[in-house]
Amino acid sequence: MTLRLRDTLTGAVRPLEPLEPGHVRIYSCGPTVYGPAHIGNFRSFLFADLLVRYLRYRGLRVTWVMNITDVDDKIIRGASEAGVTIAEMATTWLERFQGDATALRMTQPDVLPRATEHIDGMVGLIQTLLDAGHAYRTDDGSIFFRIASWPAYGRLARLDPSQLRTTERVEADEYGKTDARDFALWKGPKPGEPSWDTAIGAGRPGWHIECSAMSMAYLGPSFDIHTGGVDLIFPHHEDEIAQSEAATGEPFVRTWLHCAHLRLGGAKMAKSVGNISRVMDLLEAGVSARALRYALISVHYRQGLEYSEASLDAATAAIERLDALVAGLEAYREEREDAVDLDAVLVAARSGFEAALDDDLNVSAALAAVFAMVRELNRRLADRAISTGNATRALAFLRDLDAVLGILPDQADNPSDDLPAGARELLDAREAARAGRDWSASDRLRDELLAIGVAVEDTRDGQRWRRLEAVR
RNA sequence: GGCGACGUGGUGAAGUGGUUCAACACGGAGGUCUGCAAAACCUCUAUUCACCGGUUCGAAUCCGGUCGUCGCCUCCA
Repeated sequence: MTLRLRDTLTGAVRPLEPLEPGHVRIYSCGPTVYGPAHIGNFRSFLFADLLVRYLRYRGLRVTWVMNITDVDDKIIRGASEAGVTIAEMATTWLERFQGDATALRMTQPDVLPRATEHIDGMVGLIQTLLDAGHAYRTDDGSIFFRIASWPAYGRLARLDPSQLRTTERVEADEYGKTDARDFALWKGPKPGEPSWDTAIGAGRPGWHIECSAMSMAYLGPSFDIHTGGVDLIFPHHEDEIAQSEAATGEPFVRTWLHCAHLRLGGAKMAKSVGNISRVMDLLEAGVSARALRYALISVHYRQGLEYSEASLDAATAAIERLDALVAGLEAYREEREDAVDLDAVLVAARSGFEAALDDDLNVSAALAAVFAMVRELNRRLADRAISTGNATRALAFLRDLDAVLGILPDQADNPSDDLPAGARELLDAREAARAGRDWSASDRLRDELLAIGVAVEDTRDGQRWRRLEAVR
């Protein structure tokens, strides 16, 4: 079985067959660094992360490129208001983005190219389009793509170009075009705006062309997978296809993957709606990063996802269930023969997990396979029906699957490093109190530990602790 | 107005013609274990899949209609 993915362009679910066998090239539309990304943005980044992690888990080589849009209207306006250069503004928010990404355990893309470092590539593409008659200049030095020259325009979004509404904003914004639906490849210079002097004249790049230029620079004229949120289908990705294929004459992307929106209060999470929630704000409010990651990835990527306190609470509880098992497996000691049938449990879990993810990344079904195994392992721990070696292997197996999910607690070399200040002393005191059967002292110390976020549980292997991933 | 997605229990959510088809998680009730807890385990928590009609031996699953929700139609992940 191989991974089958649903391509937005054709609507078909097809097996992934990389252009270069064994090597998958992926481009993801990344953040525009003019402010902090919200968790809706991160849903789409984490969906790409899950894809990349799964492909690597499956033994494929992956080259993952995620662009950084560091020049656009919002950045120019924001930098101007803050009295800094666009490069300074972009760097500030890029660092914030990377901090958020790290907190949410997003895999670091192999390349994070910045638009302003690829002006040459964009100019080259635009020149080619001009030479081929797919693009034209207007009086202000701008260059537009001529949609009428590209009959396939509208296929990705299933839009009929002749039906596109021409809004007032479009007409006002794009004055000078021969057709209101044409889109900007290059914007002529304006006072107060950054401008590059290039072979096609002075000015700055349009938004869409950067993704064509940067994907080609790192992945070639044709590559395997392009991801983004559904809101990028039109016009962004439609425009990318038109300008890329018109310039190279080759098919641009083999498989388009689009992630459905994250909703809050019933509406798409968007800055313009005002219903956004930011990663760092949530983390500072005490939300567990792992629970947030779980909440964002645990629903199929093409399914709309409503974010709420309740969804976060449920995610936190699920995470703690996993944590309790990990703590249980780590602490478990039983000198006995290995249980030979444990392998069957692990094999079943792996095959269920892989079959689910192979089916267009059905993560809900994959998690069901994991939790079925969790219950079985808990049962065997409770019955003391496996050996210490079995427990060690089961834990290693869980961590193997977690290479895809990224939701298990970190593997500390010395678990005590993870304890809050003073907790070690409280744990030692409690152990001593229990040895002396001083239950009131034992209970008091347990409460004190709980208050600093450490849950203590008594087992026949002695007292065992784990950090709580509580909300607030 | 055009195009598209979706509607499954208290909640989130798998399942897209029949062999457990109603997973899994959260929540709730009862029980076991425990010095007490916690965690864990066990039992229960949708004879039913928005509604109506149709196809079929058989439908949550296919077809038609109705209602509802959400998204896209040049800021957008």
